[in-house]
Amino acid sequence: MSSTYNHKIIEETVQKKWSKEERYLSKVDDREKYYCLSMFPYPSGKLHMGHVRNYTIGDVISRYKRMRNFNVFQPMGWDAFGLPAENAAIANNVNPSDWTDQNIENMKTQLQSLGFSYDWSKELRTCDPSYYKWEQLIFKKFFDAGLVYRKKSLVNWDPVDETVLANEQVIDGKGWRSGAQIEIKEIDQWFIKITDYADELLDSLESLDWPENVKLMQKNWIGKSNGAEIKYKIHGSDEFLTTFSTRPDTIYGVSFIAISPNHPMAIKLSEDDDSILSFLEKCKETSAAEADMAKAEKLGIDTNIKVIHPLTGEKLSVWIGNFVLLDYGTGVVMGVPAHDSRDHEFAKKYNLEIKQVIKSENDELPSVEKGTLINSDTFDGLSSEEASKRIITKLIELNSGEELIQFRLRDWGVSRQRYWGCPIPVVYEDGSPKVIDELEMPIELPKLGKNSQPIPLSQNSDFINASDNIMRESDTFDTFMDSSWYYARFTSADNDKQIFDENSKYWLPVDLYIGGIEHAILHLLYSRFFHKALRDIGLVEGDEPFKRLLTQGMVLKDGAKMSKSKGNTVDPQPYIEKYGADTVRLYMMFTSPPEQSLEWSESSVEGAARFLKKIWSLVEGRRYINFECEFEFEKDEVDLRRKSHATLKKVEHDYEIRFSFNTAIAAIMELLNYIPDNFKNENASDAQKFCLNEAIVFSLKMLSPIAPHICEYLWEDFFFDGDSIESSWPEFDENIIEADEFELIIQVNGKVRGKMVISKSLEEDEVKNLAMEEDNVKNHLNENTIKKIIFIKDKLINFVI
RNA sequence: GGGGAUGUGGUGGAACUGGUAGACACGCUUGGCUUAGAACCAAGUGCCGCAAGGCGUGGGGGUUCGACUCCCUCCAUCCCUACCA
Repeated sequence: MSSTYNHKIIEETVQKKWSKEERYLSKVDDREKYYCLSMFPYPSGKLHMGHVRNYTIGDVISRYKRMRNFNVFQPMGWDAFGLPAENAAIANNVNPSDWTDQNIENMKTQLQSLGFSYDWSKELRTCDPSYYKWEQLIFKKFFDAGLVYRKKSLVNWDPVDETVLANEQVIDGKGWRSGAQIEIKEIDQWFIKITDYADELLDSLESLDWPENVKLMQKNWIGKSNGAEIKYKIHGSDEFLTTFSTRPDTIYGVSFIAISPNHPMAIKLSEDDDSILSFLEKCKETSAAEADMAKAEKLGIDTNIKVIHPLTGEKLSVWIGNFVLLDYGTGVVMGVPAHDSRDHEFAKKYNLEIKQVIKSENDELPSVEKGTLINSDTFDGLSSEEASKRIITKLIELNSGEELIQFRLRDWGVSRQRYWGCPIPVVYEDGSPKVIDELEMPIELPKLGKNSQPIPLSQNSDFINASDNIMRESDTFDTFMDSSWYYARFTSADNDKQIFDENSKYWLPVDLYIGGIEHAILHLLYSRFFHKALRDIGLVEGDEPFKRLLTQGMVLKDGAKMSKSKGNTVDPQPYIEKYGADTVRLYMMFTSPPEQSLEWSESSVEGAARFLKKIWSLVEGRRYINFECEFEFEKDEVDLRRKSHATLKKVEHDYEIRFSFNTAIAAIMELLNYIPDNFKNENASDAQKFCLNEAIVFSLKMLSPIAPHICEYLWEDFFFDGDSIESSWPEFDENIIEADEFELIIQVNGKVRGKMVISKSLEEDEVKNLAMEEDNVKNHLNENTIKKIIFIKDKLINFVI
């Protein structure tokens, strides 16, 4: 009598076996390697369904690759520094370090219960000094390579809490805790010259096997544009205001010049002018986030300064505009209201001239399209492209400008004024900064007492006062620094002598990187930059860290990204307990393709559980029979074999090429539904049993990357003294898949009017005659003249009447 | 504001290269089993219509013998926007 499917016993048994065998520890050997990495989590407390989805995808591919005889490396670790630990510490009176440790422990238990085949011997956490000492060393090497500098830059300042706020902590211009109106403040910070690599970051995108949309986002983010620097002489002075524009062809449409509120000239003017001063104060009230600035109403103030247009000699007013960014271009823009929508909005508001100088198909202003020049003196009639070239030439002659390539990408500000982060390894000796020696690393984060709240390092006098005239840097690193090189450290995580040892040469680069689409730009761009910079200082090989990328869509709840900070997470634990890890994994993979975003719903978890029960009751108690003889197969046997082999081919393609696990599962379900009931009987013929054997072997193997516990458990019993289920992937036979008949679709005027199963060997004429005789088709043809026949071999015939 | 995506039955989704729209599931309906329920099994299930047939992939337009798929346009939703990770 067969037993019922008990996920608890099965999963426990199988997981114990894995850990006893140390099955997923990876060692360098002579097989082809496959480094499969899923983005490590921030230890926020518990896993949520977004994590389950991400890590199941990674595990399915790892297990599949292992069956294809790849040497697979799949590590896991913790992105453990960050703001939420500080917030939790303040809210619950716990130490950020204890809170983080506790969360890691919980989440690790959850990951293990899901049966992910990680090599835990390489586990790392970014908050360990043993990890971040190497990060401090990298910073030093970057500094020595000239990639690090200090610069003033803007932060959100909460005047009540007297802290710097993250953009996320500013809600409608107010501090989230204090509710105070935030202000933009300028402070000294550390920067890394990612812009030195702008061209390479752009060019080598081409070599990557990444989704096109991600490459496009990175390309647009880097934003290389050809344009011109144009100098406007200040009236009554020998000085110039230099603007950057990508559209020099619109220069005759300039009706004003606008400078950023943070431009030195604006700040200087505010010293003697109260109305300008109060305008600048007002500009400080919008948060530093780009989205907030762009959405804010365009505001400006006339400085009463005039500049001279280099080509027309016209006097133009200089305004201060809140929409001008100091960090992009020169912090000064030429206002062309007819051909730029921001300039247009601004000009409308302040009644500035709107002069059309480009004629394009769409004449409605503002029109940002390129076209033909009008109202542009001798340049009239030229195309935008040609005019841009000639105008630049003219400006060069007049010594009023030059051609310039500009990037949107800005240097990376890595300073954070917080506690729970990696200390920046710098000391100030009599005020001047110096990166500390490697031998003194790591500079450890000072420990806090048991329930004590985090205080920014700047307020920790024991920490900052290193000695009489030596002060420590109080900023910590942006946590993106921590996550920019962990993929490489994993390969050597158990080596405390070397940052990257011999193993790193074998395992790198990452063959497949899997993570949320929300990381498409920042994290992935910073990591790519790190890899190139590490290459140039001789620490890694190759140009790119991640060969292939799979970006999974967001798991949404109530229409928003599932995350701890939004408080809309769904904990997988109750589902794991009730249905088991295999069901949860199967459900997550079945419910939608990985790249698509997914609104959480538990509506068909039951269906996944039911399917596992079904395969259990088919296989449990049955034994593989090794037939020696050859068979003459009957039709239904041939059909089942064709289905088995065709399914295997499809699933292979779905795992390997498409990453389309939902369709792979559907195909396996179809195969099981396809098995005729009489094949499962005791008194089935040997040939039938042979075909059933094949279907079962294929199904268990195909399903095992997704539901590894039940498949391995069933396999051990079914195949008793044979190989492990992981030892191989079966092979399909194209000859068995090939059929000699197909279903012909018969259309009249593009509408399906009939179907018939016919032999593939028929000629077009024979097919046509057969098709025309089909009853319903005959009706629709109804003695009309056939004007045209479209014939697609082995598929369709369409009569046009 | 800018950049990137998505939109198909009551629900999740399938249709891979312009060629059968709705595979596979969930749910629901009916029947079987059962004292009853759960579980399980069988049949049905896009919409309108008694039927013949017609309509149907966010809305509108176009290309084509043929459009979920290509083009134009509009709408809605989600992600990123440099200090959430």
